[in-house]
Amino acid sequence: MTRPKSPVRLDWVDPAVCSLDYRLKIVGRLPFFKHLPAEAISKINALFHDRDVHADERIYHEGDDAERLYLVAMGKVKLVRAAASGREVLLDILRGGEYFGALTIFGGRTYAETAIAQTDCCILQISSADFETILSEHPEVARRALEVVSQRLAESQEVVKQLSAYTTEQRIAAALLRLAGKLGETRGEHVLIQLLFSRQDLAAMTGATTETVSRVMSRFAEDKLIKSGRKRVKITDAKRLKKLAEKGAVN
Amino acid sequence: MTRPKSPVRLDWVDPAVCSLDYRLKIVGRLPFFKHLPAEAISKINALFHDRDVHADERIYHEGDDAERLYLVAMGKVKLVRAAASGREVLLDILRGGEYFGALTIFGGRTYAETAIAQTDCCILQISSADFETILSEHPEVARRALEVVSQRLAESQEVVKQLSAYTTEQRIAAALLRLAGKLGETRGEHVLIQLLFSRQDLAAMTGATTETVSRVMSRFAEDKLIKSGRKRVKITDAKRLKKLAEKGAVN
DNA sequence: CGACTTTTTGAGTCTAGTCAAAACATGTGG
DNA sequence: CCACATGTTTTGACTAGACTCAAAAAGTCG
Repeated sequence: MTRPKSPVRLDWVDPAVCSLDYRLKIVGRLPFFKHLPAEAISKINALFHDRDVHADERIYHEGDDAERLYLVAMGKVKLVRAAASGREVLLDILRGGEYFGALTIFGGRTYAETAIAQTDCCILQISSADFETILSEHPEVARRALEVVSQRLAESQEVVKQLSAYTTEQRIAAALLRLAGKLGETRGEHVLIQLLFSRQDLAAMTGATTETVSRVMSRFAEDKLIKSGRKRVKITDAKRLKKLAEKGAVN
Repeated sequence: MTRPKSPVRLDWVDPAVCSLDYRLKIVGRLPFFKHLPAEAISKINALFHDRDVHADERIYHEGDDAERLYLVAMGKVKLVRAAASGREVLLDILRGGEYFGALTIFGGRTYAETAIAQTDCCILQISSADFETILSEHPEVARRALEVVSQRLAESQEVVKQLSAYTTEQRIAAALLRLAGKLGETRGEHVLIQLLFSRQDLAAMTGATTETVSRVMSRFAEDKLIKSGRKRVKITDAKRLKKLAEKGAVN
């Protein structure tokens, strides 16, 4: 079994520090707001409250009244839905700058998913009412939000396609590539995924079991597509992995 | 085998007629615009072009340049994505009043899915540029759109959950209930789904094969949950079907 | 070093897929 | 109105991929 002797250093995990100055900077860089003048941003900034959450802490639970919109300032947040069977489905992993929570305010009145901190993180929260005020004062924000949500919808539909039409092996390969695209850090030829995530998490992303994920990943490692250890993965041959994800075979 | 002798009359299928007056009425009732004053609506109406499409005609193809936004005026439109394997995944079936096409303009520059007329229909189309004009002049429209897209995202995520965590039987039951909710017509105790759709379509919605769908539906019919014939389905016991969809068993 | 969690491996089972063919429905033109 | 051509649905036999349960192995941390 190919296993790296020296685990990749993981001290790059974002510290959950969120000073006031820093916050202003972060809000100003958010996709929703970055086009706005500095003055507007500082006014908007005042409407947000920051909050540190520890890894594994639950931010809100599906079914709770959807009263706030959240933005990830630092760290990673995962969105999950629980199935009746007890199985947990991992819908998305968000990094700094992404929103979650009550954009559904308008439509649904409760959260449709559960948000959990995947790492220690700092999040910004705002009441639905205050966010509506921002939308009224800065109509462009709604348009940016529209882009972001549309994008996310397209991604979700891609996952639907994957789950409907591809083998577990392909889905796992695709999930690794997706994570690498979003959270990957290039290291020479390789791409290290900057996130601590277990076989369990990957199983919840791909609709498979931990055992199957483990078996498939061992196979990937044998084929020199990835190197992996406890809670971390490095992609060593993205090209062939991609081919496998799409065509179902390495050749 | 329980099979209805007299197939349900299907002459209720919308005629693809779309007069000018009628169009104004339709545009004014669309979720995007219905809150606007009559004057604004008539101006907006002028920016749309109507187009009749026949059943099975392709409106646009995934990968084409995303240059237009569409609204369904009459009839039903289905959105599909093709997998590399040749398998086709049915993402959604849209009815009158729903949008499709380039809300993704901003993000992606090509359509992520293929749109096909499921029945004869009349659709309204507008260029991205013109729609942007509307957004600028009527900022509320962006907010309505935000609701609509968020809602659709939540639904897509629900499908992801289904595909990840439920059996084919449960997914088929859920798909039938979803269709009934959206396109169903109550007939006494029963709900008739007002749409011609094959086992094939249902398979493409649930990530199953036509054969499996057929077997499962035969079982449903035996258990007196549904009655079905060629391209049509009537739900005769929604309550038990729902229980089955959620818990995996009728009891 | 233990205690704990995560990952791996193994053996047996079952769900849903594949391939092939029959049954059925629907519409057409003779 | 019947016989045929076409598309849809059903059924059957077989297979394989992924799940389950159980237990061992490997990391991690105090």
